[in-house]
Amino acid sequence: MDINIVIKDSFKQSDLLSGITEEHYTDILGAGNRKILKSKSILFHQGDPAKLCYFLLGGHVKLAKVHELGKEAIIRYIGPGELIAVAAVLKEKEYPVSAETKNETEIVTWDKQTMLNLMRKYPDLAINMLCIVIEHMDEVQRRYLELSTEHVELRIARSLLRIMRHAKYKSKDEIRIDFPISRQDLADYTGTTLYTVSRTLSAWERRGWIKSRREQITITDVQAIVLFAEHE
Amino acid sequence: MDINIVIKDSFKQSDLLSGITEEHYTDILGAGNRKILKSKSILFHQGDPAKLCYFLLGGHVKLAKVHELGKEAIIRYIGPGELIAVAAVLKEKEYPVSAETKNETEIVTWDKQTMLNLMRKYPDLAINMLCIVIEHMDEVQRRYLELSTEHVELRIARSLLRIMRHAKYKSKDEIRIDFPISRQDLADYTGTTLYTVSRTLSAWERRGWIKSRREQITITDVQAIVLFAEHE
DNA sequence: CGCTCTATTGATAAACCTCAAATACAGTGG
DNA sequence: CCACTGTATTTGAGGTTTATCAATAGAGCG
Repeated sequence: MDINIVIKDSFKQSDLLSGITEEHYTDILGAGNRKILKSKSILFHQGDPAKLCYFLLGGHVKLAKVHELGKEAIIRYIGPGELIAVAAVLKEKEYPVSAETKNETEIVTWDKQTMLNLMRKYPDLAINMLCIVIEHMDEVQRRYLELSTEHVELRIARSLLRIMRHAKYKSKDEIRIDFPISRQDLADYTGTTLYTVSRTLSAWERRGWIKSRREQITITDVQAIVLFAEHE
Repeated sequence: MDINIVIKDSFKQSDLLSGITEEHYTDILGAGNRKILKSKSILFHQGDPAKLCYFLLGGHVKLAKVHELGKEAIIRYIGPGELIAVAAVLKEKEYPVSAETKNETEIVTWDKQTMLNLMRKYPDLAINMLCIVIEHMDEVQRRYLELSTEHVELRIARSLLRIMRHAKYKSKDEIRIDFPISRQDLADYTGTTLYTVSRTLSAWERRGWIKSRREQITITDVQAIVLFAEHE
């Protein structure tokens, strides 16, 4: 069962099922619907009534909070083994953000009732979920602090490292970000404009810190960027 | 029992105990330690190992994430009926933020074990907590978006309204913020400098939107500020 | 090979921060 | 009750960062 190995790894990575036995994986996942989505599919729009929550088996999803026409802030990139929108579903609220795939993406979905049943059957689920939400909370807060105190270049560096940590494809010394990401994406993630991102990345490319193609970024000198991010 | 009325109201306000009967209030609060703290007391520093979580009976607390020397971002102001730091305590992590009283403040504290016992005894506690955390998550995300897309004046307006909603003392048409708040505080909350806040508030005072004394702000024309915040 | 979308780069402008100095305010102790 | 001291606040001038606008180049796709 190839899939189950993936699943198990995903779960472990996400801490969602820590403390839950292996045989229950199948039960939990089996209770949901499995689907495959193409790149640039919309899982849900900000403001839609929250019906389903999503678990990623593979691929990447962009979670963004949208403002007036065009402007948006990317809250987080979601990778395999991560769960989206439990919160909203349980509270029967509207989705507070929009979610869009960046890749071909395989997902499992549950509706509220199923999720509640699962949580009752496996009580650790709720506690684990709480922990995950808290982890995310901490990250958003940290980013909030950075956004309000640090200059753009530094923020771009940190953003790159953060995204890298979530979605890296490592080979030799290079680390490639594992899904298509445009200048605009990075700008929305960092809280700046695509122009500034472009200028900054160009400079870094000249220094040999990164390589970039259209919608693709490869970090060639992590050390340099980390130093830059830490020291100044 | 005067205190119990306060407690009950606080809990209701916070949604922490929705679905839990009145007689349990006393049990839950009784399991913790009650204390009264003076203004400017530190509940905990960012980075300290999280030992206790706190529930406010009265007063106000500033939750801030601190950066290098002096710079900080205020995450939230906490009022009566709100809970702080459950997350960190349960996960046995370090506090991700600092907490400082702005007022004389009455609190109840629990340690991890007690909190866990309470959660096992009253299972709705965990779910309610999840909901509260989620609520906060949503607010931080919204503020993150604002910080990355909106200009300072607008952000100051929104900040004022947001703080007002949490800590208002209403009389006739005026609304006074219920605890001492400096320009620097508002700047840290908004992600700007005290100078810019000062200039902005001065302008608004000239227009008759607010009145201000040292560390005190009174909103005299809510309507105007709401319009300003919504329209542009 | 044209069409569309993304990225680059320069010039300009605006928003906002920084620094400096003056003023107001509250509490303290004589 | 008043001078004194330590903060908080105001305001101006100048500078920096970063956004905006505009124009061009490049990449991928049919």
